[in-house]
Amino acid sequence: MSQPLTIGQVARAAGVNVETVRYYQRVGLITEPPKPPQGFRHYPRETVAKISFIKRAQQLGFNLKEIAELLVLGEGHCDDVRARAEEKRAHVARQIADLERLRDTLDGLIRACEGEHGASACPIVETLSAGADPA
Amino acid sequence: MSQPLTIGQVARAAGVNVETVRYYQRVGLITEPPKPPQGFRHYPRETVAKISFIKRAQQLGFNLKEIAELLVLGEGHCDDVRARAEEKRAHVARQIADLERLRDTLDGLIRACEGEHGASACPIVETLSAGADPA
DNA sequence: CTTGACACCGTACCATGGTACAGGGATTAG
DNA sequence: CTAATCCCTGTACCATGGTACGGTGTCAAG
Repeated sequence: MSQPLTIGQVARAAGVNVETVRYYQRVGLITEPPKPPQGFRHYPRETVAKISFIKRAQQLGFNLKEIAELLVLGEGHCDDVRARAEEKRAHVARQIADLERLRDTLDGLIRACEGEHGASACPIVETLSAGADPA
Repeated sequence: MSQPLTIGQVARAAGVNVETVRYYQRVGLITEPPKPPQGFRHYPRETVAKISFIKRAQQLGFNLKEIAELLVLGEGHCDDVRARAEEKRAHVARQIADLERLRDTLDGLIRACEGEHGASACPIVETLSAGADPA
């Protein structure tokens, strides 16, 4: 039931491109099995799980470098993994705050533009051109 | 009072690198003045304003391609500029919603990890490894 | 008139996360 | 047996927003 897979089967099972699997090998996220003298490389089922892990971690906003660290940490200390998650959470919270400020700034500009400004130049362009940091 | 500037003076005035000014010329965001037979190129003061515009628009989350469009639109129709700003606002709002979901997911994982889970594997690693889309 | 600081020009390189392609070898279905 | 479909390997390329570098020209001050 746990026969090894070819790279193409791994890729299909994980829902990624073969090229992506090779890329992950290149950057050291997954190990490339040795090439047998006969035929194609044999990939263990765990490779599929590992790629799925990578994809899910990407959805959580981790980049590949961070994921590589998670993969190492995950074999050992739960505390370290949690610490990374907390760092990431803080980072995400900062991003949200930044984007909310950005959204509010855009709101202000849009409202100014909708209001009365006669034949004069667009307030958005004015604001961006003139000075006074919009953010 | 409005003598032309050299590229280095433009760069310092706009708070960017000389290389960045050249880069903006390469990608067509600003025009390169003709090279006089004698001496260095003369940059009008407007170039500084344009680079400042670019930098401020970047802070609003526009990329250089979008900024190039804004620069063209800004010379004409206010409605078009406002439409871009509204698109951008919607995009930012989507980003915020995504990040909030991400933050909540991370919260859940961190809390699970802080709770009781004996000597068993880390819930974060488990969740990422096992399946069930965390998001 | 020499020296240091800038300008100019082309090109290459950085990170990020892959994608694409060329030119083979292996395998499997008909 | 042959053809289609994989695999393998290396290399180049994509977007994004610049940065770095080497060699040469120009200018201003001492």
